[in-house]
Amino acid sequence: LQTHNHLLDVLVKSGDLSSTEGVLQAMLEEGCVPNLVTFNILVRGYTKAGDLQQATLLFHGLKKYGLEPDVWMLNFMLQGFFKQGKVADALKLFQEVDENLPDIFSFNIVVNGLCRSGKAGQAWEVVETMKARGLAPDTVTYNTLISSLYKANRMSDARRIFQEMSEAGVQPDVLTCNILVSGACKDGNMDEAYRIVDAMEQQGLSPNSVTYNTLIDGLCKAGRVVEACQVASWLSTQKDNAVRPNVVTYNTLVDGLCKSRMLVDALTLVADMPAQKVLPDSVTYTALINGLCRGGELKSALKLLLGTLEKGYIPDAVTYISLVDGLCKGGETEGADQLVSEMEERGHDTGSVVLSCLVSGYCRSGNLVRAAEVLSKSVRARRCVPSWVSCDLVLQSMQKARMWDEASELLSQLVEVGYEPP
RNA sequence: AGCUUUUCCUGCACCC
Repeated sequence: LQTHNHLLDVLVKSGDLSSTEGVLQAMLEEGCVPNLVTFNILVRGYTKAGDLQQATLLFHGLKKYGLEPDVWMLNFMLQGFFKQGKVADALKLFQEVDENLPDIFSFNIVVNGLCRSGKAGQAWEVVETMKARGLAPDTVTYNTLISSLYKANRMSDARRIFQEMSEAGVQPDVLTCNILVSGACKDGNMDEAYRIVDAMEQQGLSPNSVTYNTLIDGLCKAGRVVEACQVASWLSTQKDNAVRPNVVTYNTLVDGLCKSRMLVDALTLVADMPAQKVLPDSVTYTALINGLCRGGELKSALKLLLGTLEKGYIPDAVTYISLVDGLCKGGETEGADQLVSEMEERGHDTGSVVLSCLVSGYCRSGNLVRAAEVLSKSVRARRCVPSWVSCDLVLQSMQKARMWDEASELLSQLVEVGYEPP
């Protein structure tokens, strides 16, 4: 049984759900009765793949095997719902189950899910519930809450909760400190960020690469790119692999250099990556492509993408979008159109982001007919719901150009998909 | 009993 469970876990972790059915069959044929762990592994697999229907079926189908869902399965389901943005489903399940079932993990998942979907108020209610049930918020709970407050720019609230955490005797860990560092950076307080890193070292909470990457990103965003590079080169003198520069470190610097218009340095840095045994990934390429486009080097950006394709690299949607946007902004709307077709051929979703790039590109170049065409084509194909902002843009541009008939025709199409004119 | 679950860092349009 353990062997089979382990096998299933490996399959699920490698994303190979289709093979799990065979393993399950084999188990049954061998007279090996699946237990809760078996089903938990499967449910986790389905939730990770976004197939919540299948997961729900398993969840409710357990009774056939004389089993009841346990906390583990509840937690997988909750996490799955939240990851898919199905907050209501998650909450429904959470309220349905026996009051004694949820554990600290369940609560932390719910708190995190609510925070991430912008429902901070409800998250706090859940924290109160957990306290009422005798479960004290732990380090993970506080890390979640503090991080979400910082992300919402609620700096003083974040500091207050950190204070509360200390008063409650809950020990901060490295993650807590990393969150505090990123908060200080976001607040523009780099001195404080440095102080926290120093304090970590003194308290035996060794900063890791996330800590330093956060600091480096903060420096870049504060316009202190040179200093950021200095921190990174100091890191590369370290023996400890836990702090040596990794791909995120490089990506952070590449983006920082690009945004500070230090394109040559960015390109040099990327060229040096393989020698440092760190390989560029799609984030690296996207940052560079954006930098090149903003610097008016459309040709080089396009070349870069083609070069990665030749190396067998498969660009992700964000990389494509960046180039599409760059081409649009540079007036190369035909090239952008072509690239979008290529994205489609490669099976990428060309969603509302691509659409708004194209639409604003065409509006900018005065080709309103084409802008409306692209917009209505994708609405009719129900490919995606366009962002209302780009709808406003086209309609307003059309009105300015006195294209009343075209505007009203487009408007009626957009209204059907839920658009409300301003 | 054991095996499976939660929180931290980097890239994209429009809006701000």
